Amino acid sequence: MSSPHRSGADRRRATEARILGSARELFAEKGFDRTTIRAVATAAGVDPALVMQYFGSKRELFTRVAQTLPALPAATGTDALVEQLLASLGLGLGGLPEGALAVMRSMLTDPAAADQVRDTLGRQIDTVAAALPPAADPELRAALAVSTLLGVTIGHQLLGLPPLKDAPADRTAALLRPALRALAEPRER
Amino acid sequence: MSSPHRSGADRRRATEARILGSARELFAEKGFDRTTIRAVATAAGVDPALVMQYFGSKRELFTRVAQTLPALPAATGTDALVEQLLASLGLGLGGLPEGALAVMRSMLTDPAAADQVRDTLGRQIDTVAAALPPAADPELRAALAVSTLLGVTIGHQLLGLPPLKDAPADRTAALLRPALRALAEPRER
DNA sequence: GTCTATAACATGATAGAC
DNA sequence: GTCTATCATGTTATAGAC
Repeated sequence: MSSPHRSGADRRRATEARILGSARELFAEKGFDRTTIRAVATAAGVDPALVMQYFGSKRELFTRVAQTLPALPAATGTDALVEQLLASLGLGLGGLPEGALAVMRSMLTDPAAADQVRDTLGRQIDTVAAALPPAADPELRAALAVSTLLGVTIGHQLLGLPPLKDAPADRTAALLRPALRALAEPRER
Repeated sequence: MSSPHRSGADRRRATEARILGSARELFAEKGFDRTTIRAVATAAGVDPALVMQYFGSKRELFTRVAQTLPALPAATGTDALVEQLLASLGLGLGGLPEGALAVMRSMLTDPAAADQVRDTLGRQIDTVAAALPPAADPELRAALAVSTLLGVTIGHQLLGLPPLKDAPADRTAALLRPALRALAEPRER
């Protein structure tokens, strides 16, 4: 813009973005512990010290990369709610941002990531519970619905379970729909 | 028994068992990477070198601790199958052996643990798919059922999601039953 | 047989030359 | 501003004293 020599700040922002990209990829693939500053730097084609210079610490770099899982907007009515849940699963089946994958990958071994996931899923559960038709134990129902989607997302994206990995997303959604409806509806059998 | 001096071999087996116990606990709580031989030794009240002497390497110690998740026996008929699945979840809600928790805790960041889980869940999926009433995509249905239980187990045991953590196991099972039936039955809605 | 001492290595972080 | 060199630490694993 008005800067006398544009290459300075522009270059900085460009390499910073390149570092963030490599970090996203590695954190998502290997988790927090097994991702090293050195590996990030090599992947980005820069010096390890530069990564520290830019982001201060490995933890801060992870924080910059970590994105909260997309929150579901409130929906009213069982049908709309179930479709909302399935849509959010659609994200979990390929469209999930890499930053969210990084947090999920690390959530079982890194307490900070676990806190973030607990927080995000807790919010989702509250949202779903509030949108559920009146019945016993709405929070527990909501928690089970969210946990179901969590399990499917893990099986698909993080573990690569054979039958899930290759199934088309709309087929998965179609099979899951009645199960989510059963969780949402009061009837028990 | 017929050993001339019993304190030798007996003591060895006793401390070996104590080390295995501490290792189980720590691996289950912190995962493979964050569990150190030193911490295991301290918890067991022995010298770190002794742990190496007995088990050879950290990986071998983990292998000794790691137990495959309990496999479900084959069941025929939707009802029996669903009850079987719920029973295996009952395990996932408190009765899971610590060795299985250790593998699950590490499965997202340690490739060896991931392989073991993929293998075990793959077998479970095949078993369930074979027991399912004839319908389209039995493997995918089975994979979704198993992933659901996986998600609930993770939410309960590994993440400690507030509403799941405190819910009584039979209540959880009752709410989950219709959802699993919906996955098992051919009808889509 | 058990443990002290240490080797051999990788990591996150820092200081200072260019 | 960028990178070379290094520090301090923590890890698994080993060798040798007691």
